[in-house]
Amino acid sequence: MNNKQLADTFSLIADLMQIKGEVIYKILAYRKAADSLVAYPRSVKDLYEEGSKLTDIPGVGKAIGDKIAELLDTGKLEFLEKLQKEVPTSLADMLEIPDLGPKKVKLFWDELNITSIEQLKKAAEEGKLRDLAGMGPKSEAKILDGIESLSRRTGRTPLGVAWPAAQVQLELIRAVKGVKAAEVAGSLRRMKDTVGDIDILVSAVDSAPVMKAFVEQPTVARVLGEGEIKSSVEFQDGSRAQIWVHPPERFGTALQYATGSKDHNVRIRELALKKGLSLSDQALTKEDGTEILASTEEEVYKKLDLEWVAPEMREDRGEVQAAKDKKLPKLLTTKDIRAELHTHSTWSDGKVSIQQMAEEALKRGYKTLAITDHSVSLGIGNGLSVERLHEQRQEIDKVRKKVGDTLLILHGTEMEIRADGNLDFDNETLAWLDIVIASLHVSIRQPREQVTERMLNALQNPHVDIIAHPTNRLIPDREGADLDMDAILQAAAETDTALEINANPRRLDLEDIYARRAIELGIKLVINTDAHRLKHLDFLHYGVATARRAWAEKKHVINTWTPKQIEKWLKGRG
DNA sequence: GCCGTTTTCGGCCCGACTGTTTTCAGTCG
Repeated sequence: MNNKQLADTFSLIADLMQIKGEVIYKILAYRKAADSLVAYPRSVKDLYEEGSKLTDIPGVGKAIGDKIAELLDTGKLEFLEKLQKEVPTSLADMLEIPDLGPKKVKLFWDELNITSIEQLKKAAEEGKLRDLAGMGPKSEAKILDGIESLSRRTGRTPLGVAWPAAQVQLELIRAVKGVKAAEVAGSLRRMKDTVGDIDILVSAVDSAPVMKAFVEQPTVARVLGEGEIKSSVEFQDGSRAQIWVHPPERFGTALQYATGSKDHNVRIRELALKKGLSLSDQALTKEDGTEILASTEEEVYKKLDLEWVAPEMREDRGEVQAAKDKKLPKLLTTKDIRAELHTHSTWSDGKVSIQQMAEEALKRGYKTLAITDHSVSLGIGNGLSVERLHEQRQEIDKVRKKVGDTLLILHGTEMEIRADGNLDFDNETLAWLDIVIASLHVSIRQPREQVTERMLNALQNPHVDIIAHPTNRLIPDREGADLDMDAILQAAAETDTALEINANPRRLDLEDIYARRAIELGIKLVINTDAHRLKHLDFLHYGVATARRAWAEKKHVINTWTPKQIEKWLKGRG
């Protein structure tokens, strides 16, 4: 069992216990443990087999630790099996329906013996739900609506979809008369790779015109709620957004609150309480009831003697302690990036010429550009043979002459790691190239050991400088390869091979948690857009955000180097 | 069930909104 499967097991336990009506804090503990396992950068199975203490994992104590051990030893969990006998597992699926929680699920189960979404739908259509206690015609209709929206929804929205959509919302809201400020909040502001919905915080004295503009947009399919302070909508594409309006003098506390994460806010509030302050979205309130208002987030953190924490770091991964000690890292910014080391041209599957890419790189202020077209075995990407690589060198030399010394153009490759583990080019060719990126595109569903072995083989080659998008995942449709990340990271550290954070928002691979661990292990990171078109260079900020979520500073990222530094590193590597 | 820079016991966030009510329960974030 991997971390995700363990986490899913504990999520299921939490769901079933909640329907059963267990005390809420037990349920919260299981949910917390599940979240923690997903975010844990090491394989818990390996940890256990090494004999390390499972209770070192945040949110895992004796009881849950024992359950993890049982799952890893036997693949089963007696506790869960007993629970499933009491509460049918299919009830947990019903919790997915919006506006339907454990109490209602239990009610339908107790009163009408409903145990599946299909049965629930049938009962609602037949008007059997409306007469139950606390139910009525509207609630019944809402449930049918919810079941329908479940089929429309595709789960979490990829960052690359949500972020541009949010910019449209911000533009609309900021144009409303009386609006002092509007910002995204929630997981989108924290730049998580997927987001549940778009959260927007607005600073305005009068909320009515804002709410009106928000719910009356032509792209809104349904208004899910509309109030004075908060409204939420579902768009035609099934995605959702919600908006809060607060007076300017309370905007700081409100934005801090709405940005989360939940766990980060819990830590912050604990700290506030120790100082005799209760923190809410409204204010910091003293014990005597007087309010301290904050119009900016910086004031909120300052009042608590904390450094302001960048939203990308607010995941309760040690940032609150660091903010207390005034030891937060000085995070990387897009302005620090001066090199793009992974681009494609018309020589393979790119849409622009080398010349065009070079001109665009210069325009964007880059000092170094690597042209790294696909290699021969990636047929679908029109990969280059050794012969075509040599022809390409001639064109690169021409472009070099045209652009002069202002831009260092590196001739490289994005070389395929073949299904059998071999590399596409011989060492002689690799040594001749300026820069070598190796990546997996094919046969990524191989068993963990096999696919890991292929990657390790690439890492061991002294000519391979960078591993691109290590797992080859695509958000939201494709899971990445089942790599043994502990082994990969260790090999990258030993061979001084850089690991790429691919900035394409469908990739964001290396993931933040592994990037953080890579930094701790002294591995160099490189952030590349993998541009196939000029516009793809705009992806950079997504990659930088992912690096910031990994606490990356300028010094950890190769793209911040001067051409001289980059050349020196490459030359030292064979 | 987990956690601890005052705690190994006693906390663990809480308010907005909806739909049901006749002052509140359920859900959500």
